[in-house]
Order: sequence, then structure tokens, then C-alpha cells
Amino acid sequence: MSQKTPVTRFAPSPTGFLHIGGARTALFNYLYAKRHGGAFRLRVEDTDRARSTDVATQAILDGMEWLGLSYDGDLVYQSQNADRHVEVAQTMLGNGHAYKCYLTTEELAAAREKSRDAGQAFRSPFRDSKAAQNSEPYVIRFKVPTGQTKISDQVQGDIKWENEDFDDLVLLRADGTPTYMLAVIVDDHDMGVTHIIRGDDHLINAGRQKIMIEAMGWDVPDYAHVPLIHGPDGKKLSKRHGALGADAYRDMGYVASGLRNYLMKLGWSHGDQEIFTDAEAVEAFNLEGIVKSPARLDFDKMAYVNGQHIQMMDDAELLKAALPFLTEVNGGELGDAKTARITSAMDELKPRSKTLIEMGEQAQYLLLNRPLEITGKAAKPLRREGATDLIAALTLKLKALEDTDWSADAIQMILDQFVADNDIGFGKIGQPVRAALTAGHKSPDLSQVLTALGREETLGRLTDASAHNPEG
RNA sequence: GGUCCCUUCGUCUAUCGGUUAGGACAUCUGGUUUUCAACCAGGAAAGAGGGGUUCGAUUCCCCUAGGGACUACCA
Repeated sequence: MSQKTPVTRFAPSPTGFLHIGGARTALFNYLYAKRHGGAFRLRVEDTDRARSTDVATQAILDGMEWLGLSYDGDLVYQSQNADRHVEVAQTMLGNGHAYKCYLTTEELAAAREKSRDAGQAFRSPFRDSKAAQNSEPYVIRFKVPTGQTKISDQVQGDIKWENEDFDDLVLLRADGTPTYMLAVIVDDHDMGVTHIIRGDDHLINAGRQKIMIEAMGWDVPDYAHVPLIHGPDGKKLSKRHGALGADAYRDMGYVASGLRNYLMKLGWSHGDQEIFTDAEAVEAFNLEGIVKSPARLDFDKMAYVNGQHIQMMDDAELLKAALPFLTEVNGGELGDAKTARITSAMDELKPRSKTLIEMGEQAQYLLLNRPLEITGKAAKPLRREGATDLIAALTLKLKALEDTDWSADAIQMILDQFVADNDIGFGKIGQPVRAALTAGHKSPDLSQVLTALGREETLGRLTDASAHNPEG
């Protein structure tokens, strides 16, 4: 193990949004760098200019920002280092580690098929040819040496390949542009990357890249190839499963810290601990805890973990995250009065919401406008014999309570007293009052409802209900 | 087809040769209760199969089965 200060990097290709697997890879790199006081770099792998888009780049950047994965140093665009990549390819050409291959597309396909049938890696007929150069288009291929290649992966363990199983991969395309395989090793080297933590779909690439790195005489980084995430059915992740952009999770009501916690724990463990604050996550994260087998996405658990984080968030932070959802439920800007209600109900809202969407549902009763529309099943308690009279009587009692004394405790005392005085069960008054105040929407303990609603709104809603007899 | 990797409750995992195989989510039962939740208590639930090695295998080795990754002038 190296003692150097680690430099990790996340290197997405901008061909789509930041999906959940990429987000986890980024998180691991981020956590590892933070844990060891190193740097976390971000590099956009846009060597495939045809498939790369600015929209995708922006989506990835936005996703990273929402998830709170801030990177160190400048953002690197791989395409901007093309000259440097070409230079390295030329160096390899010069020292015999690469050669020009003049095979046409058709010839290549035929040769490939042939070697595949023979169970061998493809070898270009030009790899040992000393033939004079001609003007035909050519690609530059890396010349894989004989022997074996071994890496000690921090997650996968020791892996060994026979070099003869590796293709002579293309370094420079016929149009002179560098390929990913060349660009990564050059950029990682130039950026001083010490630890490469990435999806295990790159495991074999680590072997190929190591040979190239050694051909250049550079330091080989430490590798950690983490298993890919699978869908709930164990199959490859698809959009249907949740291979969605980070923004999709935000829209489903997940908070960044909750998603981070879930992602970190998916395929990584640290004893029996399930919930981590950000500080705890940085403190605890290590490569040893990463499991070698792919894990499946479990939305139930994701929601549970998210709920835990909603509870841990401070009110202001939570309100900010929840605002879009509350505005949606409200059908417009909240305004001061409703914002005040939400704020005072925060402690009740938190444990009742696993996602911000649920929080919107839980808060709905606070966002209703007078007079409430109380219909169907919700109106049933109000239709009961004497219900409106009881409400009217209770309203009178509540009116005696000054605004400054309007607290859950005081309200509870009045309710208890009212029940005792009238010699009735709590349900007798509780149910119609709840109906009058919430119109059947989800709501917490009654005294909490009255507290959050405030004196004026409570009295108003109760008066509305007792004034009008739903039976006609 | 070839190369490499993986396999403990439904799911995520603990176990680093000797455990009543532990925890979490989900599920079930009960409690609490003025709605819906939340919460509390309890229950059910696992070593893919077959061979070895060993006094003893979930743990080490091999085979089989199943799953995955890679096999581009994509990344």
C-alpha cells in the first residue's frame, strides 16, 4: 500500500444522466478521498465526440451538485487533452510499444471472426511487419507484450490474465483521435490519480491499462473495482428498475443525505451500523467493506433510510428541500401563514415522512383553504347526532384560550376537560373535530393539529363546520 | 464460444474453522390509539448442489448449477 496522499477521480462519459450506479461510484471516490485527506477529481470522458453532449455533461454536474459531491481542482474535459494523448501514442510508436495497422474495416471484421473461432485474441498482421509506411489510413495499436499481467485489486483481490488473451487495442483511430483506453491512462497519470475506484465492468481494462502504464514507465495506481448495482430482480439495471438520473430520485422525494447513505450501504458494510451522518460516513468508509457480489436495489430500504435522514435534518434545511413538494400540494406559493404552520408542525411531520412526497401528503391538512371541502367518508363524523353542537361548544372553550397560550399542552388540557365535563369518549369529539380541521387528510395527534394550525385558523375551521349542517 | 468475477433469511449484509448463524429493510402477530402514520414488544425466515481437506466446515480446495462483467476505430 502506498503512503501517498490519495487522489481519486470520477470519470463519467457524458452520454446520459448521472445514474444511480455512477452516483455510487462517485460517492465511493469522494468518501475515500475525504477519509484520507486526499483530493477527489472529476473528469468528463468525452473522447467519443459523437455520443457526448453538453446536455449530458450538465446533467451529470447537476446530479453531483445535488448529491453534495463536490470535486477538487478544475473540471477536466478529456477531449481537451487530445494533443497530449497523441503525443503519448507517438512515444509508444517510437519505442516499439505500438504499431500502425492498415487493416480495413472489412478485413478487420474477418480477422476478428477468425481469431474468435480459434479461441484466440485478435492479432493484426501488421504488428510485426516492418513494411514501409504507405499513405493508406491506419490506426495505431498498442502491442501487447507476452507474459502475464496481475493486479491486486482492493475489492476483487489478486487477478491474473494471460497477455495473449488481450487484443492489441487501438490507441489512435484512423482519424487520429485518441481512444478511451489511451486517454484514461494518460489523464490519470497527468492528474496524479493514485486510486482508481470504478465499476467492475472495467476490471479487465485494469489489466490492459496496467500493461500500457508500464510500457510508459509510469506508476501503476491502486485499483478497486466495485460490483455493479442490479435491479430488484437481480438483472442488469434498466430504466424500469431505477437506472434513473439523480434528478429523478430528487423528484421522488429523496433527500441527498438519505440517498447517499443508502448508496454507501449498498454493497458496503460497517458492522451493524445502518445510518450514517456525513461525518460518520467519511470516518467509517473503507475499501475493505465493499462486497464482491453485485447488490440489488431495494426501494423499501431506500425509503426507510431516507426517512431516517429526514428526521435528522434541521428544520430550515428540510423546509428548503421540501418546498417544491409543498408548493405542489398547495397549488402555488405557500405564503407566510402557511409557512408558519409548516414550521411549527415540523417535529410532527418529520417522523411521519419517509420521502418528501409523503411529507407533502402529511402536510396537506395544513395547506387547505377555508372553507374546507369536506365530503364523502371524511364528512361522516360531522353528520353524527349532536356532532356540530359539540364542536360549537368546544369552539367556545377554545376561544377562551389566548393566542399567547395556544400550545399543545394547554389545548390537550381543554380537550381532556371537555371530554370529562360532557362525560363522553374522546372519539365522540375527536373525530368530528378532526374532520372539521383536516377534511379527512392525514394528520397527527389532535392537539398537534390545533397547535400547528394556530388559533385563528383552528377557530375559523371549527366555526365553518358547526355553522353549516352537512345534512342540510 | 473465450477470459475473469460472484453465490448466507424475500432484499442488503455480519461471520475472517468450533456461534442457539447476528443486525437492518420488508413481512406476520400483539400493544398503543381520536384518523393515517409513527412507535413499542414478539414471531417466522438463510449457508445453491455434490465431492474433498480437517477432530470439526457457512468459512479452505475441486466439480456442477445459476448469475454477472468483458470480448469495438464505445466508454
